[in-house]
Amino acid sequence: MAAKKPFHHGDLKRALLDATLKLIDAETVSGVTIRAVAKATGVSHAAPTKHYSDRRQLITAAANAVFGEIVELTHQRLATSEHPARERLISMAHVLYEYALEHPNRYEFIWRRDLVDHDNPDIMTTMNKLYYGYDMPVDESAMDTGFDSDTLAVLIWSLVHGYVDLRMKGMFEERQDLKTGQDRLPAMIELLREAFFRTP
Amino acid sequence: MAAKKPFHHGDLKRALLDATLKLIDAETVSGVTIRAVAKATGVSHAAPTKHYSDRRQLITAAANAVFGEIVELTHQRLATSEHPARERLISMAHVLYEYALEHPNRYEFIWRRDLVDHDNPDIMTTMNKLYYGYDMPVDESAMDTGFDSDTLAVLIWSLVHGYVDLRMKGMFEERQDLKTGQDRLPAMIELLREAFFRTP
DNA sequence: TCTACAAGTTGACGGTGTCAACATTGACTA
DNA sequence: TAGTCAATGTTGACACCGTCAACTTGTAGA
Repeated sequence: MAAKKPFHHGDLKRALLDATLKLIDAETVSGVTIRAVAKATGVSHAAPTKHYSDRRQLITAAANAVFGEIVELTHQRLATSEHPARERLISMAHVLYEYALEHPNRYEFIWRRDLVDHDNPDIMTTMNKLYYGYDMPVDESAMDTGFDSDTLAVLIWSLVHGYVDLRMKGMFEERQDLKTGQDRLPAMIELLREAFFRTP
Repeated sequence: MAAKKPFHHGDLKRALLDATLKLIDAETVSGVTIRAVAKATGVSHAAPTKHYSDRRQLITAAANAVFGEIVELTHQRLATSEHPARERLISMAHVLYEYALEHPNRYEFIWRRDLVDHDNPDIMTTMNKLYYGYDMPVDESAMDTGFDSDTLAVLIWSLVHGYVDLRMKGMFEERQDLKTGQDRLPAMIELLREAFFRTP
């Protein structure tokens, strides 16, 4: 049984998702065509429509998987003792940064509004898990300056995302004077830490 | 002469560019198809290829126009005396932020690596004009903390871009606790100003 | 065992970017 | 002034794409 080519695949939905992520890694999200995914999975060109109504739904599922990975990494990092809970924001910044550098194509496409439905229920629950690590990130007592902690959270999130985004787009490589210190995020985070957090 | 439909358009290249920008404003960059631009300009479906070899080249030209607008606005703002030169970074942050809010579709597509060739010579010279306003932005004497001024420049640029990008993607609207203070950038910039710049 | 439904296949449709072949025009040259 | 030729525009074709309808195959449950 299940010899060579069973008519039914078994777990085609999952296989399509894997093929999608593989395509994204290999040639960015623009390489993700329904027909290419179908061919990579060894299935007819319209088969994916039985599991994902849309190209957008397929890519949204892939984005959900990526966000899930990031949530997982975040929880792992927050569990270690070397990263005190009162500096959760700092920890999350590093996780995001390292993930983006390691999987640039993935980090890029998950923010694409036209390809990813961020209102999708699955996406929203995954995002909530991520936000949950953000929800009590800055213990008020850990702040020197008395600035609004929500503002500080948005600041750090924006900073990390912005730096990663611009860096992946090569915006900092073209300038002579910025060419040297390639990896600027740690310095920036340290700068913020000294400005807004007590030294332990 | 030049009665109704002269065979030659006159300045088709410019007309195509205008139509492209209009389409971007109206329905995001995904609405920019070569054939749609051609139709909007009243010309045959393949005419644009005589002026822009590629869809990418066409959209790159549009991006160059947008960057040019931003450069212009930046120079205007820096020329006014109410924004002291030693706070150039702050001024640029506001320009970028206001432009992004006013023309969200434009701000979004100019960063799309797959659609815009950032290595294009025109783009690079335009970007250099923008960077030039960045080149001596932070007078060392204006800094309190003695942090590396390049790092500070990258920090502010990243912060603004990241905040605008995430905000346009609706990432801050979904959280109950962040819903109130919609316009957070001024507060963040003020926060940085107080942390890193002398009060005048 | 029969039957209904889920899971794949096939073929078709309109829309897309791009190319080659052709038509028109205007500017330069003789 | 006549002639030519490159730039500019048109037409038609091709492969690829997403999507849908109609069909086939397998399977689970009454």
